[in-house]
Amino acid sequence: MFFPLLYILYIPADTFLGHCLIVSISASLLKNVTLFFFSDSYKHKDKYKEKEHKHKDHKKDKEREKSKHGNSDYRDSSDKKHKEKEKIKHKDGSTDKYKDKHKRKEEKSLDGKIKKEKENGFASPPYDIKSKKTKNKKGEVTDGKKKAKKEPEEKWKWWEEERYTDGVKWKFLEHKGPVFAPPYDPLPSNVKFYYDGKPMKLSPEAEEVATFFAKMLDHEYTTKDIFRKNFFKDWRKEMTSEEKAIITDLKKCNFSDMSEYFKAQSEARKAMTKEDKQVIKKKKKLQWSYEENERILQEYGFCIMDNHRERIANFRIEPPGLFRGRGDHPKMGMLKRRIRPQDIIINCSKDSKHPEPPPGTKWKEVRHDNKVTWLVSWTENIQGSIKYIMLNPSSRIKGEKDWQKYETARRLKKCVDRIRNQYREDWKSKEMRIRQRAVALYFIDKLALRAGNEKEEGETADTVGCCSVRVEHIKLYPESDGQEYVVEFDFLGKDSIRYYNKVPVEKRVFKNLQLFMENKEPDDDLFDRLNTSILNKHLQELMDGLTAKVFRTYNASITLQQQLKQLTNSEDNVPAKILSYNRANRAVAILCNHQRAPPKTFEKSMQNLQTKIDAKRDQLSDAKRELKSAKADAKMRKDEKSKKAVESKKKAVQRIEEQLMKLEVQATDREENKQIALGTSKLNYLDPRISVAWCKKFGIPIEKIYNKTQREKFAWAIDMADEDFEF
DNA sequence: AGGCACACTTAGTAAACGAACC
DNA sequence: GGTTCGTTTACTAAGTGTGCCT
Repeated sequence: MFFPLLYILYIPADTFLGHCLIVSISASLLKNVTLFFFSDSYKHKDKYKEKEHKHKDHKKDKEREKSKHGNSDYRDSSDKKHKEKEKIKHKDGSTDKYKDKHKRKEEKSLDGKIKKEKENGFASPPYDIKSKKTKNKKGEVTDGKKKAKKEPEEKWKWWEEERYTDGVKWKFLEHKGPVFAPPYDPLPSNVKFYYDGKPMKLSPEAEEVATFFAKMLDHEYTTKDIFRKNFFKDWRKEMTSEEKAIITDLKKCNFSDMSEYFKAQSEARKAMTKEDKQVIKKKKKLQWSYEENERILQEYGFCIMDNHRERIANFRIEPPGLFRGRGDHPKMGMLKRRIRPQDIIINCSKDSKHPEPPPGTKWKEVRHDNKVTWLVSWTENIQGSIKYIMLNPSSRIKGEKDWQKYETARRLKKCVDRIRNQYREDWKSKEMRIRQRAVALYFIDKLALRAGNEKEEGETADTVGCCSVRVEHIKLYPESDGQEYVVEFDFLGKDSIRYYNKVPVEKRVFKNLQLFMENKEPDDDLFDRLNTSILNKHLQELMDGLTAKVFRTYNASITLQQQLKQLTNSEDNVPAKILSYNRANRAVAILCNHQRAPPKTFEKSMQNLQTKIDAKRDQLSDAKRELKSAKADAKMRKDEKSKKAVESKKKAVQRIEEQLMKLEVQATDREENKQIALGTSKLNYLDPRISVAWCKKFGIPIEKIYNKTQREKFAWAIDMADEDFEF
């Protein structure tokens, strides 16, 4: 019911994930066999074969069991690689020899124990401060396409260098500060606001806030009571006393004139950019918005961190507007105020050129804290939380952390059996708190639930995770659909995405749950003796660096690896293999409950595709007929020419068959993906080295799996993983 | 233990882009 | 050349988890 689906099925990821995920791939991948997702009740009885995954200890892994960073995996090979390169070219004048020596040392070192002296600044390819250019500036940023070939050799391989320890994140940091939202541009006088049917000129402050509402008029947000109430309250704060006296009822406000104006404006802008594009093509001269945008990007979109020019993720300050919370958010509609220079804290190194605040203004503070990664921060007024400007995922600082995350998950792989045995023992504990902890951990492991921190009531939407699940969120069925001990989950998780699952559990778990629910009200916590901090403290004792979220990473990645192993058929052609990949990815997305709203044009686009398929079918039968007659013809005439004709017709048939299959695969893939989002798991949960290894093993170009941005983010993995990589 | 501040990762959606198509 | 449609990128909300203080 959650996912109406086609095809596919499910296999056990492992004994634990078994019920959740399973794909049984029919050999007849393309035969329109319709299978189903039972996402709401992963109930295909355990008809899957119990496959346990072998935890073969990899030689490679062994060595670093202890290393917290554990990132020396590929150290050997990359070292070798690196050395070779050194011989060939050493254009960047970096401290490679130095590096190599130290690297070896690091291999044995425990993270954080040995202070390494990375002389930042000597890494390859360094940023030339004087000329303000990086070698690859153009290639990276402006027109990547044409110079794509040049790029690779220019890219900085931070993963071949030392890491900082002791919490130091950088030694040198210089940037230009944030880009502020453009100032409010008042409406032309012909665009009117009406109150109670009468035109009314608003003060600029009140008018600006009114435009925020007008711009959202088409959105259903503006029909919601809470949204309207919050908006109106905050709007009135911006009004002059005269305005306040007049405007007392939101219902009497008419924003439609304003709304129309903005619609027209955005239309005009669209048309405009198109024209611009043409102009650009013709004159080879960039214009206005493009050029301006590019200029701002070049100036503000990068920083220099330790002698490398790195891309910033979000260098524009969030513009003012109305807060759009997700789900049933008590604060939706509140005014998100404009951020000014005096709200901004700048973080950079002492010896850098500090960013200048706009003329006539001052920063709130300039600090030099190299134990954090952010460049700019401010406090937002809705929740009072801090917002940051940080680096792009392709940056060294983000990449290292990402890599480290997967290494932690791989360490969990080595001790997950022990931990599972442990929590199963704990189900029997005399102590309630321990049993609760053990059951919660079981859910986190088996169902990939999030930890579930407590939230302040009334401040945010009512959503829960594992530790904060309430009695009302689960139902117990001693028997259901022929299975014993079934638990039904139904709650709103992160982003108010519904989690619905009906799953059989072990008897002990079931009995414990019954006990936990005894004498409780629906809105009581299921695990009243547990919270995330207790749980994480316990996990920390089980394994260094272990927290609840590591289980999600681990289970996601191990599932991908297993699914790929099972689904990939080396005989398949490239599109079919990619379908297999997407299915493996999909299994993970379902496990992690990554959903999306079905695209608005979904039905139509499916239809279009079907039309194409039909057309292709017709084309195929035509081609076959032609082939037949050509054959007959050749049989009669027996001359060279007619033989050739047969050959070419044969080829045509083949080609069309291939095209048809490709289309069918596409259709299947799309249908299965209707409301499942693959991106989140791909970007955040799946060790990219698994995908890279798979691509290498089956000769799939990496571009088919990762787009440009993703390749940038995962450059480290693409560079270091070979086809034998094992998670 | 509990509360809070802070830093950083993970998340879905909307806007922008660009390739395929007419 | 203009339009359509799928993909990519931008945006920013909503989580997790740590460390400090009481």
